[in-house]
Amino acid sequence: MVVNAYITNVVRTMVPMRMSFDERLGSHLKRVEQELQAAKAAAVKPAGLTVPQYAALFVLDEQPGISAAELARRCLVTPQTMTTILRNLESAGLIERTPHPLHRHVIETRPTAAGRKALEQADKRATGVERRLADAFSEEEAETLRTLLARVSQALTTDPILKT
Amino acid sequence: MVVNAYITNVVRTMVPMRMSFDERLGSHLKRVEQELQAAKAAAVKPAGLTVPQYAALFVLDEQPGISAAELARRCLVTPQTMTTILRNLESAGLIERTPHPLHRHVIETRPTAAGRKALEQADKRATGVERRLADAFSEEEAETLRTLLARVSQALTTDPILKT
DNA sequence: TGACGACCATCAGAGCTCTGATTAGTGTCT
DNA sequence: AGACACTAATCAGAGCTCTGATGGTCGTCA
Repeated sequence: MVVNAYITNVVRTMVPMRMSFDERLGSHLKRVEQELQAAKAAAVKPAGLTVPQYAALFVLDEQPGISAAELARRCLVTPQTMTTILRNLESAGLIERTPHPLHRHVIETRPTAAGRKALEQADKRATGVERRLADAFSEEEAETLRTLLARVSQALTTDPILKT
Repeated sequence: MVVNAYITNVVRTMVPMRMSFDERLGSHLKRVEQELQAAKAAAVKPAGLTVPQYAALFVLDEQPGISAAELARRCLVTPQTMTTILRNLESAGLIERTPHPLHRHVIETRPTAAGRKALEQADKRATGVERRLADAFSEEEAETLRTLLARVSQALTTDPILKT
């Protein structure tokens, strides 16, 4: 498939040359992230959780009573998205939400017993995925990968196109 | 925040130790992919496209008349997802779909003139993002990154947890 | 005290993504 | 011809994600 795209590009000399999928670092990143997402989803599913729900519960378990806005920041999603995730967690009885005693516009969220149980169950398998990932690399390789990913991040976030 | 998570884990000796976010290669991968996604979305937005729409148009422009199922495979999404994407592209007048002359159950999809124009406009800026990414790395570094990503992929797809 | 800015929560709407199920055409093998 | 397997397309339903908009609360500062 990659070869086909390449040939197609070379043959069609009348249109401007495009980058092939394989040339694009982004394609590789996307595919791998997609596979990771799928693996994690399969890992946490038996606990009745989705990956975002697992992430939220994970943070909530370490910082119970945190606000939804703060939780959203930690999970790298928007507050609106977190509202959606929390709604589903609450209707599943995995978290409970109560108004903050002092700041009435803040709602404290904490895992229920059922929530902690689901988290524990999911975490065992999710950690398994990460462990397996870590085991596939030497510490040096893992560090290289982290460094290169950080470079990608830096190249992206300093990209002036975002301000265009 | 990472430090806090670490301390929290160490202090709570009564519960099993969890992997911190920073230990998890998956977290780094996810964050970077998210940034990439955001950058690309910003790049193609002026053309009135979303990233999945851009990807679909990109493939369609090189292989006009392709089936939706084939298109889905190339774009790494399910056929159902591609149906959604195509519905939006069609109602925006960027593609047209006609029954295959021989195989009646297959529908041929091709970009319209407006679709090609949008693609061209989006591609210019999307390629800019990729180019900028590529420029941030030497060819050797890029190759290292690609290799390490492939290793991640391999570690994931051979993971027996997916069959558990 | 009152205005303003910062922040929290959430609704509305659009789009992507998945799993699961249905309908239908094609090709093969008995 | 009939049964079976494969593939294409698509509906249904659930969930995540974003942008944009609204309304409420808090703190600060004139």
